[in-house]
Amino acid sequence: MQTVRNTKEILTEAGIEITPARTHILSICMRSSTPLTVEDVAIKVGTTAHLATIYRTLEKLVQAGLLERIDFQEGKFRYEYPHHHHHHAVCECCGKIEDIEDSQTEITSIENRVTKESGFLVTRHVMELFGLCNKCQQKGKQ
Amino acid sequence: MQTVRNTKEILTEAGIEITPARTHILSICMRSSTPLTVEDVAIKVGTTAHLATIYRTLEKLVQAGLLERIDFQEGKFRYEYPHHHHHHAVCECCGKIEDIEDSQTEITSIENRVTKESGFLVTRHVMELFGLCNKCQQKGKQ
DNA sequence: ATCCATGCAAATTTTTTGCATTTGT
DNA sequence: ACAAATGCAAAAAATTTGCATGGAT
Repeated sequence: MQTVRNTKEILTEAGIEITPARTHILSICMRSSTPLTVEDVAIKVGTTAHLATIYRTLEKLVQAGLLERIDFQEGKFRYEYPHHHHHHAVCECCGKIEDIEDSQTEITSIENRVTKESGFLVTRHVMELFGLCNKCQQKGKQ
Repeated sequence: MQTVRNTKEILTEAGIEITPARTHILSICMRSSTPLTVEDVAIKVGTTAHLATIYRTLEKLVQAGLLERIDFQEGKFRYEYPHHHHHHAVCECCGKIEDIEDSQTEITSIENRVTKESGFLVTRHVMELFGLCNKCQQKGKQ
């Protein structure tokens, strides 16, 4: 599949070694429509790679800027390939995760204000929305 | 001190039992200017309360709406008494945490857009900024 | 008196690390 | 060949849980 070919190019461009574990794990993350936990990845990887390797590989890919480590306040991390920068809306009822387009206008406005006020230089931000998805709101009304 | 008196009223208003551990831990969080880790709290609590009790108490206080559990991607949680809703700017160099006033305008604008587009009802949000504080930027220039 | 909170110990979950071996370039 | 990645096992760190006891209303 095309993803696999791409992963090697991507790893090369990022300047890190190409290994089966890396192409495999990167590919898994690239094809997932939701951010994955380490356990999610481990299940998809199967016996191909050891759990410790999965941790080290994910960490390496984050350092290389190929994955983002995000947190939904679950007590563990999730990893996501940033096809494009965006945010998430997490349903606190069913756990569904919806992608939210990044609000350049609003966030940039906030970042600029922070820099102006305290001199803090913002290099990245995290924004997660929590609430109820459409379906769960309907359920509640019954 | 006044905080102690207040904590009892606050616990009563929240409808949960008043206990030494709760007043103590709530008081600690109320007086801290930065969000505390469980370990931070444990150190301040000393031998007064068991570690398991601290976990249970913090969880209880969050459920009661008296504390907020926040996450700076450190692999553990921090707890904060929300004197008022605000955000944080975390320096990735020295770890300093600055408070950022909540940007009602911008965030509300984002939340409204999300609700309009996908019907997701936002009940709360998390936004953390990461980057370099003023001091660390100076260091870098040397 | 009754229900809830706490202490204690133990277990679970998540993540990290040392070291020998294998693999990529 | 040499540096870096992996497997394995073991440990560390963070959090949770069962159960008996103590405390709050």
